[in-house]
Amino acid sequence: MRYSASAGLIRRLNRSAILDLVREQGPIARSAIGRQLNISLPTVMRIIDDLIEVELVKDCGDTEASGGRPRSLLEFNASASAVVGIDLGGTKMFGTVADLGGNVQEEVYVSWGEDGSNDNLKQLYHLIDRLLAAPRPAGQRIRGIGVGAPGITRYEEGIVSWAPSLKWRDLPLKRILTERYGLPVFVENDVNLAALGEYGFGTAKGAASLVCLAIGTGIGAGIVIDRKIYRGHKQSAGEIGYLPPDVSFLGRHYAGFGALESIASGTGVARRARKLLQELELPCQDDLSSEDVFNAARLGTGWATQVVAETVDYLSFAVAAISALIDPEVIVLGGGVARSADLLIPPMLKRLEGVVPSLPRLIQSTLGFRAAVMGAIMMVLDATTEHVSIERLS
Amino acid sequence: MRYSASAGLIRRLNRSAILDLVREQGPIARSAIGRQLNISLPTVMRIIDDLIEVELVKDCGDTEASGGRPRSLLEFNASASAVVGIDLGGTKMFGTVADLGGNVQEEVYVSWGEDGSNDNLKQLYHLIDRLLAAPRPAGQRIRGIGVGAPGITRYEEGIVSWAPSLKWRDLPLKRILTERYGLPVFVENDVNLAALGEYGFGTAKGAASLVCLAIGTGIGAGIVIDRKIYRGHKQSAGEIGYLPPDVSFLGRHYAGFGALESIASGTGVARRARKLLQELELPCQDDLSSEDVFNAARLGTGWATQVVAETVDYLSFAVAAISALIDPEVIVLGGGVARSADLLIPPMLKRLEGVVPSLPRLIQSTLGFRAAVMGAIMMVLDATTEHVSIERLS
DNA sequence: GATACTTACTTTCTGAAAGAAAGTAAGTAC
DNA sequence: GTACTTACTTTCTTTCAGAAAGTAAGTATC
Repeated sequence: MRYSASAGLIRRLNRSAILDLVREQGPIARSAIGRQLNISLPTVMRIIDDLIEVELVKDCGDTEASGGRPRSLLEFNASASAVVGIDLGGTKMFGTVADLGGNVQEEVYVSWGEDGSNDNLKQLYHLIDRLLAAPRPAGQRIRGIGVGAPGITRYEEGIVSWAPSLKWRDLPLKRILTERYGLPVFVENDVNLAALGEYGFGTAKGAASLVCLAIGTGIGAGIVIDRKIYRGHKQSAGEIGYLPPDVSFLGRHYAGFGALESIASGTGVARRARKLLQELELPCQDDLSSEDVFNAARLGTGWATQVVAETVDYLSFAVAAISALIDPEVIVLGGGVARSADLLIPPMLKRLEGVVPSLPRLIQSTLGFRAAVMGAIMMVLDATTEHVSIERLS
Repeated sequence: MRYSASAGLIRRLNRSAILDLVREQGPIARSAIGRQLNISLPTVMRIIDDLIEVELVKDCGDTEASGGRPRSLLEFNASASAVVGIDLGGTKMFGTVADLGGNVQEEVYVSWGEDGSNDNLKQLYHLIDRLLAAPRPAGQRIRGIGVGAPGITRYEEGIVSWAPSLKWRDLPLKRILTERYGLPVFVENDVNLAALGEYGFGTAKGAASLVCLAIGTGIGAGIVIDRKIYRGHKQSAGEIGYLPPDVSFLGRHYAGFGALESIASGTGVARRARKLLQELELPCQDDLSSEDVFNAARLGTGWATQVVAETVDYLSFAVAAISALIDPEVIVLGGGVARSADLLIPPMLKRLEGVVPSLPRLIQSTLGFRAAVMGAIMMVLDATTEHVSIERLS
């Protein structure tokens, strides 16, 4: 898209840059902001006044001696407003109310159908109602609702195009929730949202580029480049679950579930384990989970070790593909399976050494199942502050 | 990187947008520019005056009746300046002088060592000298030199970090050539440059996102997103030659030549063909090339058909990886092997159907071996006009 | 062929923002 | 207590974009 610009843009540009700086490096003095961003002090002043007015920044009272007049320090006013973050999963819904600093104030976890209903939307209303009913610090307002949905979403329009597990197709979720709650609503793919959460609040906070490899029921990757979610031309960038693990997987149709994820996701790990147990004629529970497999491997159980070794191979393969094609600064392992990252990352690094020209930092998510709701905070913050940045000065 | 902005930026932003529009859609009237870009007419006027002054745009004299005062039409002044484009390959050097519209005025093709020298830099000087000595239309000036190098480059610094085939390591090519020729010089990876060429002058001109899969001596992918080369964190995005074709390729070291490219590049195709011929105990020339293999396959020769079918598999695999991870609008097949795209694309599409959630348009390069020098034009144009765009209005 | 209408520029003036420069505040060093 | 240093503040200028009104140069209609 080609955009033109007029005076207002430049203000938004500087406002965005200053807000980011205060958020990431605060407490910080006006003079330091000007120096770091190369913005004149009068401009910093005007923008800070504005940001204080809208309660995004506050004077934290402290000062810092510097041989002259002490600097008065400013910090991000995280607690002045909150975001409702919703992570819709295949089997459950998870929602939080958290302030802009990522401090969770209320947290609700519900399995689909727990209330006996099978109307997904109604259950979602109920979840949001509960979250909004929770007590909040005096004067704190809700900035908006951010929803992560498992499937293909269109951010601009706020539509869930296709979410098989919820049986939603072309659902205008943004419009529906905005009408019901009178709050700004933003809808994004769950894995993209998790990646944004990792960018904003995870160990890889502020990475120039980051891929969040989420391994749970399926496998997906969320891509954040230059602080922005990269969605691809048809909203399907990062659909690494569909990567064929080798050429023999070509020439077939994968509907709803991709080639790689049928093997290396949590579901895939469990399935492979059950199959191996049968082959070995060992007893096997019907509801054996990937977690069980990793636990067994931790105890050194032979069959489990073998399944984990294969999983390491397939995940290494995924990481190699991400590195070779996207070359991000960091790859974060998230999703349920990442809880066993201690069993995965060291052998993966070994398998990957020398395979790709540059291997990114590979780390385990510290946000865990909260990654997406943390991403919701970033999303709502950026959208409601009209975050802008410049693309290039080549 | 975080940039701040002041008044001048806004002018550059609008100037870039207007120049792009005139270049892509010209001849076009001032009023139409204003309408399309949402810029007021006075501003369009001022910027157009400026662009005419620096000879980037010209009044093409024509007018168009519209029921009122006829519009006077403007077009990109392609012939007013030229770019020296250099494509350094593993076995040869290719250079052109072309105007900003991509019209080639002089073209030189040299194999390394043709002059008996083995000083690569000296041979490059010689090539550029020859290009600069070629006659040019009166009044046409050279805007700059754009060089594509086979290896890892750092655009900002203009350094070739590592180009094994040229034995260059950390060569400050930009500085060297600027000093020698007194012209602006820009250095980029050859495949990235080819992708930019496809973006600017190929069939996929102006695509929102484009990956150029170059299959020659090796395999590499150049990525252009929103008109900009995507380089990755360590300049190794698109190094798809290192993608392991399956998990059995993990755990080994690939120095200088990746796993996939050892099989599916031009070199790889020839090697596989020779091996198969030996196995079949058929006669085999030592210098059998991939081109020979494709020609044999065209005649229906059994062994060649088999080698091509395998190649289709591996390239489909590469395309699947690109689609699943990057989801570009278009994938362009380039490099020497793409001359045989007619044998490759239809079966690849068949192999890929249903494998990835969204398959991009897959086309053959029409620029062929000129893609990189065309990219040099775009690179020099963008750099010397200080092209800027806005990243996001989320 | 004169009048009305339409569209495309042009000119003039206003307003938004950033920045330079000079002024003021509030400390430390001696 | 004086000099110096650093951090804001105020005032004024410059750079741009855009609104509005004016002019140019056609077509449509009678």
